[in-house]
Amino acid sequence: MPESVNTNVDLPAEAGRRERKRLQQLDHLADTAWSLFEAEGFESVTMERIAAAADVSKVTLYRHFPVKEALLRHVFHRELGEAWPAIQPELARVAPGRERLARFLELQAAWCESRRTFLLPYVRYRLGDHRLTTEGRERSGMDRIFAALIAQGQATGEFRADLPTDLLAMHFQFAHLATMLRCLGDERLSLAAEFAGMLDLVCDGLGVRR
Amino acid sequence: MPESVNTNVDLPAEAGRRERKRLQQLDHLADTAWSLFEAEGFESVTMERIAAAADVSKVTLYRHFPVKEALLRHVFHRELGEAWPAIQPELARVAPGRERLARFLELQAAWCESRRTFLLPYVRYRLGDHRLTTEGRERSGMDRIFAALIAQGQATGEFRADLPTDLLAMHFQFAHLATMLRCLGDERLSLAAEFAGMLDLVCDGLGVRR
DNA sequence: GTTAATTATTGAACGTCGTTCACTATTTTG
DNA sequence: CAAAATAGTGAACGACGTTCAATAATTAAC
Repeated sequence: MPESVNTNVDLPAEAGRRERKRLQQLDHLADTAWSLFEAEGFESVTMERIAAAADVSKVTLYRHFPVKEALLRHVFHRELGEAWPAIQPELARVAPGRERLARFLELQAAWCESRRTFLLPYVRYRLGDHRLTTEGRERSGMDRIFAALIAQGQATGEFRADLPTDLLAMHFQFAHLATMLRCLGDERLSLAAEFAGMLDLVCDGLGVRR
Repeated sequence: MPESVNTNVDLPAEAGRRERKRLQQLDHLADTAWSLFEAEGFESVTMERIAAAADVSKVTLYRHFPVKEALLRHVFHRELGEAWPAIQPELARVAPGRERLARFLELQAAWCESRRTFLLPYVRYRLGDHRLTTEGRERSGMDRIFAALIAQGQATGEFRADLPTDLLAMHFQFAHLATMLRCLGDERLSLAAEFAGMLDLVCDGLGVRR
C-alpha cells in the first residue's frame, strides 16, 4: 500500500510582479545560455556572449547567476521539477527505503546519460558548493529528494535513525556525486551499474556483515 | 604483534640535476607562497605577487602550479611526508582495519585544526580534482594512505573484499572531504568527533545492522 | 666534444572572469 | 505621492590563466 512519497520539489508560491519578472528573467537567461552551450559547448561560451545573446548587461547576468555553472544548475533543477510528476508515481510502486532509492537512481542514470556532455562542470560545481554541507539553507532539488527517501527508510526501520537524516543525506549525496564524477571520467563505466554499486556500499558499509 | 604498516608515502628516487633543481624550485615557490598566505591570507595573495616574491616569471610559476590551490597541496603533502615517520609507529600500535583508521583520523583531526585557516580552499580544490576518481594516476598522499589502511582491513577480513580497494578508498576519501567541508563551515563542530561519526557511518553503512 | 633535442625561463600581450561604481528606471511600501 | 527597495546599465578595473617567440641550461647522440 504505497503511501504518498512527499518530497515537495518546489512550490512557486506566486508573489508580486517583481518576483514573477525575476523568475522569467532567470528562465530567459538559462534558456539563452543552454542553446549556446548546445551549439558550441559549455567551455567555449563566455558569460559576455550569454549576456549579449540574452540582450542583457553582463552585470545583470552576474546578478542572477554568479558563475556560469549556476546556469546549468538552473536548467537541470528545472528539468527535475518538470520530470518529478512522472517520477513520483514510479517511486511509489516500490517499497520505501533502499529499494525506492535504487529505483530513483535508475531513473537518474538514464537522465544523466542524456546530459552527459554538460554534467562534468555541473558536478564539479556542486562538489565545491558550500550548500552541500550547511544545514537549513536552500537545498538543491536532489538534496531534498535524497533526504526524503532516506527519511522514509528510517521510518520503516530499514535505515538507522541514530543519526540525523540530513547528515545521512549529505553523505549519500557526496557518494552520488563521486560516482558521477568517476563515470564521467571513464567512458567505459555504466552509470546505472555504478549507482547500484554505490547504493550497495553506502547501505551495507565498508565492514563485512556479521 | 603489529606488522609493518607499509604505506610508502613518497620516494624521491634521485634523478638527474634537472629533476633535482625542479624539486627545489617547487619547494622554493611553495615556501614563498606559504609565507605570503600566512601574512595576508590565502585569498588576498595573487599569483603575480607570489611570482614576484619568489623572483620568478608568472609563466614559470604557472608551469609548476597551474592554480593557486596547488601550492597549498604541495605544502600539505610535504608536511604529511615529514610527519609520516612519527605517524607510522603510532598506527602500528593498534589493530589494522577500522581501529587503525580511527587512530589515523584522530591524528589527522589535530593537524587539520592547526591548518584550519587554509583548509577550505584546499578541500574545495581537491573535491573538484579529477585525480580523486581516475585510477592509476598519481595519487595524493592521503589517497594512498587510505587505500593502504583499507587494504589492511580487507586482509584481516574486517572489511569487505568483494569490491576493489581503490573504489572503497575513493568513497572513503569523499566522505572524509565532505566531513572536513562540513566542519569548516560550522565552527561549533569538532573535527575529531565528526571524523569518528563519519567512520562509523562508512563502516556500518546506512542500513541497520541485522 | 661538438651537435642536436629537450626542457626551463622570460617578457609582453591577450581574452575572460567577476567586481565595483555611479546612475537611471521600475516596483513596492507607507 | 513620496520614500525605500530592487533591477538594470556602461565603463572601467584587477586578477586569472594562456599564448607566443625568443633565450638559456640540461641531457642525449654522434
